[in-house]
Amino acid sequence: MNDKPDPPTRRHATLKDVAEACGLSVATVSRYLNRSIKLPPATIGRIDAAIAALNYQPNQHARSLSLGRSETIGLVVPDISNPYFAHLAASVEQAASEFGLGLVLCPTLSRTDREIDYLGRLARRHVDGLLFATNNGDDPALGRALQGTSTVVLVDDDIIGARAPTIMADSDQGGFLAARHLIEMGHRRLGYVGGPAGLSSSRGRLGGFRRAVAASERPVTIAAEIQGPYSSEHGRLAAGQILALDPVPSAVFAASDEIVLGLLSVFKQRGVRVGIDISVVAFDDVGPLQLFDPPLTAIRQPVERLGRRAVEMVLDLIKGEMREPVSEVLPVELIIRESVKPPRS
Amino acid sequence: MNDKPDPPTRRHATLKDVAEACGLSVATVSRYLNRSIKLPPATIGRIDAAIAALNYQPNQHARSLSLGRSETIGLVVPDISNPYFAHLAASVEQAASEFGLGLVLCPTLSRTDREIDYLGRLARRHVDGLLFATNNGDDPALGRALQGTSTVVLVDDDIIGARAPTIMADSDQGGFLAARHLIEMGHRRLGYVGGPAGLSSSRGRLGGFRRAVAASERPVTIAAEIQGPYSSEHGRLAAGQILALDPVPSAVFAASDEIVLGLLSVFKQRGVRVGIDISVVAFDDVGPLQLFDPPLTAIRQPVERLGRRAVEMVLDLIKGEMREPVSEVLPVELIIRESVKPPRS
DNA sequence: CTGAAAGCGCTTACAG
DNA sequence: CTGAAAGCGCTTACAG
Repeated sequence: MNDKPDPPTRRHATLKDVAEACGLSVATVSRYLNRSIKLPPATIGRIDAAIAALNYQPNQHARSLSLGRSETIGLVVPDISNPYFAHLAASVEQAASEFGLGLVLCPTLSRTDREIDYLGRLARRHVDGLLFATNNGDDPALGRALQGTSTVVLVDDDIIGARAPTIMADSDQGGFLAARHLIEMGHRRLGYVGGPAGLSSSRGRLGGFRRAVAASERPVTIAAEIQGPYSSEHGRLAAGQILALDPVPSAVFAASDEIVLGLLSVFKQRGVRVGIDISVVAFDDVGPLQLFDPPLTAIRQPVERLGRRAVEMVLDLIKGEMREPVSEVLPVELIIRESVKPPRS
Repeated sequence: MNDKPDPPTRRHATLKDVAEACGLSVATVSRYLNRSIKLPPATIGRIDAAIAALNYQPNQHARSLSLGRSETIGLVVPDISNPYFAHLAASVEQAASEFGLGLVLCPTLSRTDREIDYLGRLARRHVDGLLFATNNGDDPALGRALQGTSTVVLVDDDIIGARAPTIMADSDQGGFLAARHLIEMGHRRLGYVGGPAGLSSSRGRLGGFRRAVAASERPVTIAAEIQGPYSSEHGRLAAGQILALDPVPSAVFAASDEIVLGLLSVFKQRGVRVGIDISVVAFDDVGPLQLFDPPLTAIRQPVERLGRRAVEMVLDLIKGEMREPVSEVLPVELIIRESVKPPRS
């Protein structure tokens, strides 16, 4: 009888332990685990028993080192506490886990240096691919850093100078639907509060907005086009400018949830009643906009589909199945609630 | 002259390449990179130049395998698209990156099997430690799975049967402050809509709530104690039950942001005016509660501090500096806005 | 101070 | 079909 206890310091069973326990070589066990081999049922039973008995867990680092890949992707986002990116992260995670991919989150605080750092992480093979959402798409340094990469897909916005596949919502159509809705409801003097002038998502929303105004049979004017960061602070500032206009526009479009939050907080504090004194259309529609005062009409981004499709695209890239970078655009939707009413007077 | 081009297939420079390029051994370069050596300035210059020229990036998998640790921690959460956990993730990420730790996100959809899976990831040394937030703390299987682990800190809620350090908000105090505020505002008939009966966070909130009621000099009754998941769906169901009461309580406390969202949507659709027909206090205060109709009075959780402290604790654990599992409680705060008014009549 | 060498735990081409 | 062995790219105790 062999009563020698296992050395108590051994923390984790290795493949070697499993192989010894069932009288096989590590090669065979490894092949079995990677399904690249057929074994008699009896052997399978022995291996499974040994794995269970030793509570064997493969060491991912060893595996990744040997394989040269990690079966993990990264999601680069400006700020995970922003509901839009939080929802994007949730949908990406869901899709990634269905494909057996791990996900690591890479929040950048919108700092280009951190964004470039994460590209380095890709180079270091920490991850096999990157889903890249940024608000710095107009920074040439970022575009340059993207040049050398091959498994990056751009999500939600473009980066100038980057030749990478992209997946985004139809910003142009979103801007168009927003303006058309406002015009149909009788508004003739509109305010536009958008994102950064250099961003393609922002340009798209403004372009669509103008397009609907130009297409209107009635004379419609855009009383203000205020661009800035996709932030509530920018929304607050813009609200002040909008309210200082004479006359004040009867309706405003805010190009993101964050912006509309800022807008609303100033309106509220100044006693400007949404839907009565001023109509509002928002963009994104990931927050609880239906619970606001009044429930907010908004252009909804297809966040779920965006995340899933991004994962599929990066997988194609990793597998080398995408020859030329493709660019996909997903439709948006106008959700009518109660923040747009015909103008007074 | 040596004009031989580099083999074009070589994808990444390794430590060996760097060492060769500057006429040193890999050992020396490695030591330099890990700051465990002092080198003459000239040598440092040579190494740095070679690293830059070759664009050398250390391979993390090799490093982790060799070191036996990954300098990465995991954050296990039920749902990253829930603003509470999204904010928690943001604060954890911030703190982790300050300590030079990577963060991987582990969303569980509240499924115990996935939670246990992530514990396995820890065992596989994929991460050095885990920050664990769960709504399944009453599941004995989870408690059992936690037994074998040594570098897990429980965040935001307890797990029965687990002997792990914990960091949470003061739920009891939160429930107490909520009820006391309601009582001070003149309410005598209260509704309580809480989380799962088995969870310590939930029990704490209810306990504090009852304690304030018991401490009241005036007779106060809790007309309903409705427990269920921390979800908006549960909030919607509970709203129906609350409104079916006769008489309807003049005020209700909702033990999470999600629950209050559900409550509000039913109130809105039934024409029950918050602050007029019924007063409301929420819990968490991470969403844009100040923009709701009316702005919501709430107990605010110290999410930032929670995240940071959790990271510090797991680091202590990893470094072996925590002998006995400690348990910390962070204070909450009552944020008075406009959803609590004296009862009518 | 510096380097040659072993070792971390896998995978897989190569040989029997 | 199966195994011995090389290799992935690091770190570090050990020797000079």
